Amino acid sequence: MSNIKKIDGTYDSAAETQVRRETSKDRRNRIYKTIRERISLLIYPPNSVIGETELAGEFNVSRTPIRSVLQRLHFEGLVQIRTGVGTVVTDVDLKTMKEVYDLRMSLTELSAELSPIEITEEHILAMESMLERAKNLHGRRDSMGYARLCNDLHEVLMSLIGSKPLQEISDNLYYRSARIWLTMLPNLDWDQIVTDQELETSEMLAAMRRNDLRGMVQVRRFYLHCVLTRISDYLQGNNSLSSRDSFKMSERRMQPGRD
Amino acid sequence: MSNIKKIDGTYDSAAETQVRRETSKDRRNRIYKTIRERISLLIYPPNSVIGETELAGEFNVSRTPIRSVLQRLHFEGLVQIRTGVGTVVTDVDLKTMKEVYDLRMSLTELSAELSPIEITEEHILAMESMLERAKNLHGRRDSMGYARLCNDLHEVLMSLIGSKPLQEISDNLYYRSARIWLTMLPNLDWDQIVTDQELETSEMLAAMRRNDLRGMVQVRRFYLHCVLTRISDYLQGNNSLSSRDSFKMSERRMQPGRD
DNA sequence: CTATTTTAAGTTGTATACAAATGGTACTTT
DNA sequence: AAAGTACCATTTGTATACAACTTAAAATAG
Repeated sequence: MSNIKKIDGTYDSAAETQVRRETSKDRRNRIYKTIRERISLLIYPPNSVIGETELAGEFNVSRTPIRSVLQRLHFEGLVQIRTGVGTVVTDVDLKTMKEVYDLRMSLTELSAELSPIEITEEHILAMESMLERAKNLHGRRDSMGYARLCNDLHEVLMSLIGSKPLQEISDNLYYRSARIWLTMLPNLDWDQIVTDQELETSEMLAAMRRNDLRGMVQVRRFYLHCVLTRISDYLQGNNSLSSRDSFKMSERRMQPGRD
Repeated sequence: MSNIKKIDGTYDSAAETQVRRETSKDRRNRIYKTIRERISLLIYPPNSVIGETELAGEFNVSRTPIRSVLQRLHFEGLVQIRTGVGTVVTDVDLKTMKEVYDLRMSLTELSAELSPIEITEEHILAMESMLERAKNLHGRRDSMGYARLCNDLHEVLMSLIGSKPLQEISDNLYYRSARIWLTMLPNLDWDQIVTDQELETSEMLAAMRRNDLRGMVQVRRFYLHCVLTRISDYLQGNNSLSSRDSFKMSERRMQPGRD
């Protein structure tokens, strides 16, 4: 028997938990997060089919654990499993999208009230990294970089939610709706979006530095409102006169200046 | 080929959708609701194991669809699947329970604001039925009857939530937490609980009759608050002096009278 | 040529045999 | 006697063959 990995849970060497063989549960979770990230980054765009056999081949497992993962994604509203057709990534209609964003706005405010978490230096450091990444997004249109930034920002904000049920719900709603925003990105003004993102992050950072959790969620709420407004404006404009320069969102400047 | 059931979806006779053979999806949904109800009624109490093979035998299917259902229940936080042990019904700790109830209280208020639904005569009729059932619960201690009433009341209130995402979340949180309240029932004053239920239903009915959705959710919110208070009081009392008569909740009378 | 039916390929859903893991029990060793 | 160890029954996890379903193309009847 080898001395580096043992089956019964005891370990001889000092490398304890790191060499532990991956559990079935861990493996499924890893596959789940991988596929969910691909959906959120539009690697699997809405209405695309992703097929169990294909995934099983890629992850070197049978269809069984893949099915488990896809069913979870189905319960969370990210895919739709159609018998005889395949597993297609969901495309959210405007009505549902508005409902989700309204809900997210309310839940964001709640997260500052229900068992809040104290802001630590690590949170601030993480947010500073976000701000840096936002600044670097100017110029070349990098949708995936923007998407990754949104995901990571979401993760930081999630870590500030003390209520675990609320945390799960917020996570679910984010992945359910955020990627639809990304699909509209190519039709919008890139530099303006990046500037907004930079401003939001900056204001959020300022709120964090004065330990103002409520201020943080207010910034977030306003940001969600902006996204929702832009989507509505874009869809209306696209249907009637398809003007592209009317999304200036000048109300944006009415935010209280930071620092 | 028979003229009563055809494969391609077209039907010759007048009996159209009723004779359609149960889909795999429908069957799984039926099994899901059955098991979920059993959990909510404490037929499967917390910490009990329910075993895939046993269920497969009962529903005359293989373990595969049963596993699908159990995994859904796992994602919803109702069961915990342990390899080599079995599928055990979750037991919620006090902290999580408080978080869920706080969240439910906030979401209840939200449901009156986010795309509300108009109250119809059917809703009122359903609620009158609830009131009747609540009155009939006096006397003999019928925990399961009470539990069924709670479930049905929840279903009516769910139908008044216009936002579908909010509806799903409310449903999830209800089944996640409500059954824990039932486990504490045997230690509490039965007649008082039934009286409270009757009062709540009655006040809710009054609010419905004056088409006051906000009033409805206020009543519901207060009811959730009462349950939460009782649980806290009971647990504290049980730990310190185990007095059983201090749960009078006289603030209950401070509610605005109906009619 | 058109409309209908048949066929075929590809997909998800199910059943089942086997692998892996857990927990208890009997046994062995110190 | 106590601690450890090997074993075994039971359970969930996986792989795989097959069934059911969907879609579109091809064959066929009009």
